[in-house]
Amino acid sequence: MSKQNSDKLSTNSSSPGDDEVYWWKPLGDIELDTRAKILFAAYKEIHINGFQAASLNTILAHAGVSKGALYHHFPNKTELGYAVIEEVIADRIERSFIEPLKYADAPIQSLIDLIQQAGSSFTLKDIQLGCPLGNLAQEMAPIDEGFRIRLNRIYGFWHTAIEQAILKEQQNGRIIDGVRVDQVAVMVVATMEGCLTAGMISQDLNKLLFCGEGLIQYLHLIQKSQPE
Amino acid sequence: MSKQNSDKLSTNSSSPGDDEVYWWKPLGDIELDTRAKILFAAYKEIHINGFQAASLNTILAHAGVSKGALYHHFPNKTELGYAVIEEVIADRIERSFIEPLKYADAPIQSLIDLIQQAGSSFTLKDIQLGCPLGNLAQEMAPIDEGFRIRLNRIYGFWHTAIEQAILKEQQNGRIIDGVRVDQVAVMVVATMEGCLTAGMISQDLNKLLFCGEGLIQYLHLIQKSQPE
DNA sequence: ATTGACATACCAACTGGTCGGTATTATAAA
DNA sequence: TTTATAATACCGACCAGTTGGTATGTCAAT
Repeated sequence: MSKQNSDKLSTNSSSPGDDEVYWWKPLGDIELDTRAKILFAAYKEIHINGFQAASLNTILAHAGVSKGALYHHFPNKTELGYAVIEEVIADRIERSFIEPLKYADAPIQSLIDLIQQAGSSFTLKDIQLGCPLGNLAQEMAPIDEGFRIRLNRIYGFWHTAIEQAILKEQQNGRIIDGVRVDQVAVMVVATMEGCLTAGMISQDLNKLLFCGEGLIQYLHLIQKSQPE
Repeated sequence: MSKQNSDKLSTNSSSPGDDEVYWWKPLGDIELDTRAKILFAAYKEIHINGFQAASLNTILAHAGVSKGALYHHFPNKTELGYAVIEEVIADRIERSFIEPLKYADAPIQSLIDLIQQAGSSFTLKDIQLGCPLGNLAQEMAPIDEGFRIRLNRIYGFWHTAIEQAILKEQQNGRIIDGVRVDQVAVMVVATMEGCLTAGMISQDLNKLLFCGEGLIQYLHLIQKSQPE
């Protein structure tokens, strides 16, 4: 199976925009510098194979740079992994799930929109690899404290963003009694990632949508007298 | 870090009941046969390091058998992984989360008990490794169809078990309108696993408990006129 | 002349997997 | 009951390939 994978990856790296459409592309046509190329290729490899199974040679081949370049910019594989978390993954979570919530007038509705939009815009290929954050967390948190801390930091940002959103609604008296905002925040993130896993494992977008609707229903239920 | 790990594992395998208390032990003092020894050691290694990073040599050393024994019982590493799913993981999920729900009179309350009990009985060490099912799903579903199918089958059983539980309550008129039982089932499983991840990544049992309480609250909310 | 930014060749360690051989057990003929 | 045969269970040295990592060299810019 690793052969299968390497086949998929090692298509001549000189043809940049071929059929690998499901991969996140750097915005615009900016020519990335060497460091960014490595970082991005590493992000992809790690997202597909996980950190431990990610091959430096594959990353290098895909980035189109040499091993010397890698070890010029990063002291070792682990630090490369850390950099991917801090510079690539954190940025993506921030942009996709935190920023949109920050200055919303109707935070919960924004959150629901976010979930709905994410759910409906996903294609099968999108969900096949799962969440980069969640995957890495599962794999690396138990065996490397450096990974755990960095990943936990991102979760922290995500939690507080949602917590603030719910809190704002609560302060406006739109939340039923007996609801702890921090509790809701943790659960919402947990459920979102769980939904992705459900979609991924079943390769069924409906499962993902189901799950998302369940979460949205919950968000409706904790609001006062909201019509379905 | 792989050294760190191998250190943890390669304590002389001749001392069976030492400080590795957080590992699931075979029931009673039954002497396992070779195949079972391998299967169990593989389960542990995979749970800690994931499948791809799991070393056969480590598994063998820990099981106290030779490589010949392994390849006598299993054709290759992949098939060993399949066997771990079908014979170890499936069994554990079945026993822990499906069986207790099957003939309950008050299914939702049983479900809530299950969640509460799981949440409160866990120690930090328990959650450090995350869910064996979820971890494997994240890692292997995208890159090996055999894994995906087998893992998805287990999720299927889990989902229907919960679905049946909610359905029974619905038929007794105890569920509010606008609730789809299949939807709830998928979401509950997703959230449970997400909660575990939240606890694992933060190494904070409170996060796990928070998350669980959120889920329980949801289960209360979809029931008719339930206090709290 | 020195430094930064790479490239190339190479290394020991480890990977999953194979293979010839052996001890143990089951079967069955004498 | 003893003995011959065959199958199973298991061992451990060995293999080719890959891993992360390093040492040395090149070359343009300062």
